[in-house]
Amino acid sequence: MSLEKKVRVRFAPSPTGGLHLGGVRTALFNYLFAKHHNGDFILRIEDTDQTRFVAGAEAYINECLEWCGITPDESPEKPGAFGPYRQSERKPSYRQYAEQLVQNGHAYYAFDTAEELEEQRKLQPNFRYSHENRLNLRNSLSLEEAEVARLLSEGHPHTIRIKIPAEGTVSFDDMIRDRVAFETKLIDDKVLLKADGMPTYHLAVVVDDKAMEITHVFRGEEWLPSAPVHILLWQYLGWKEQMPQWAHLPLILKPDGNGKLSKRDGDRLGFPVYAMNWTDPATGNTTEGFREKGFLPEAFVNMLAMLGWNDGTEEEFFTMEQLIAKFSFDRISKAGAKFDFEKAKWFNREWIQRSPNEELVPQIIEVLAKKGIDATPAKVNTILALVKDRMTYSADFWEHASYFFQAPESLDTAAVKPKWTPEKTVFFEEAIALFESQSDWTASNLETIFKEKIAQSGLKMGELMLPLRIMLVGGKFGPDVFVIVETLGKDQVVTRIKNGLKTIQN
RNA sequence: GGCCCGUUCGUCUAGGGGUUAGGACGCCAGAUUUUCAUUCUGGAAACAGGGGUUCGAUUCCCCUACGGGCUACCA
Repeated sequence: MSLEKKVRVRFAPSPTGGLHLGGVRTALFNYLFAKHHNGDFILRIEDTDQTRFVAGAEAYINECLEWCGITPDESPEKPGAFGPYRQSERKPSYRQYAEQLVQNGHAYYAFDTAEELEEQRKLQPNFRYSHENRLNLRNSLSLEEAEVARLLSEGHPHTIRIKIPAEGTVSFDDMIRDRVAFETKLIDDKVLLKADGMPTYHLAVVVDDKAMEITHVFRGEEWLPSAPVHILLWQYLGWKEQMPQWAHLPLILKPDGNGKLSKRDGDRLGFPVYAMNWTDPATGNTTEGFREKGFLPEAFVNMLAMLGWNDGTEEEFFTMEQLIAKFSFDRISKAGAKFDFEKAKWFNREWIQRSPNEELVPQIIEVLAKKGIDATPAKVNTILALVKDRMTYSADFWEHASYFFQAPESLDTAAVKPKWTPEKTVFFEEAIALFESQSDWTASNLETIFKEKIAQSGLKMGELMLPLRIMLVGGKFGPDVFVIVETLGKDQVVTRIKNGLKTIQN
């Protein structure tokens, strides 16, 4: 595809809390599109409303994107020609454009208070601040010119609203859903500038996208109904030629029931919704993130990309580089996707299996450190090779391999105790001596000599292999028992059999 | 309520006027593994409904139903 000008896209999250799946996916699609076209991806912070701004959320967003490998070309930390990237820092310019619209007759001052509008909504079931009502309300269209001037000079609180035409249609070509049309008579006169002087999203996004020379806007489908307002604004401001192309992404839905996926669904269903742990400074509550759950960033990004996009083949595994190379917005599906945590887990499992051990070892060492265990990379590498195929998360390592680092705290004796006999005690006492005498401590030799001993004893193999396993690992699980014997080493094996014998005979 | 968007196995999806409607997750069964997993093989499982158009519709059009979003001085 050829584009006449350089692609420049932005991700504009509002720093009001954790970054959830939908947000990361929007960022990802913006990023993939930009990089596919060798364009710029910028991060614009949507701190419009001071009352909703949450401390630390901006740094959190940056960290999430960094973890995912979605790196902005320019950011608040490295402002370029198009900065600043925080909406709050651009505040002075918004009023000017709003006033300009009033001058041109595309907007007007509105003096109605929130209470008055509330009253109207009670009176009229389908109240809309639009062409059918605006002459009955208190604004610069309905009031005498002198009265408007007085209210303004006396500093009465007022908003600036866009004047949507009573007739006509606004239509545009969405990159994902083709032609979309709206009748202007059904659109509200949206507030552009609030009484506190701050712009609403509608004004801010248009002014900033123009200033930042944004060429393509990828955002969630929830923005589709306000697209006509934005398009009108681009027109009224005289920037029609520079208007970006629009793409409204399908939403990520709750796995059960109905509606958009929300943080509460994660709590309720027991899976993360945020990219990383998010601690709400107001309540102190922490919500677990995909990163802390043990997801690999590659798996997280891969999973997100496949939720609503595919490359047209049956391949499901993609690195970021491959996604960039293959990304195309016309392969984005139109319908919302229910989030399936089982599939997300499977992606992570597969990514763990496909990742070379060296890349996993540092993470595993961290996991062990939290358990107070100091392990060498070489040892972790050896053990990882044994348990890797049963891991879904990097944090799973402890669950599957703790017995390599410390003797099991308890033994599942129920499986062997009922059928225990004095002959078995004798057998294991002799086995201890046998193990102690071995100089060739390899799984294959150990297996040979142990099985020979079983044959000599006249006991059944199945009745001795399971007890050995349980004495070593604590239960009926784990890789090949002789590989465990070899890895554990002679001292540990002898000690554990001795202790096991005691426990079983109690 | 109004407006907008959407609808292929339970879920994510491929496909697209004539196909045994394909794959993946999950589920079930069998094989392998003297443990548990893994792995392998197999299986059940879908075109929302009704009208058109057409020789032929899951595919194109219309209607209905259902789902979702928006309808704030929130984004």
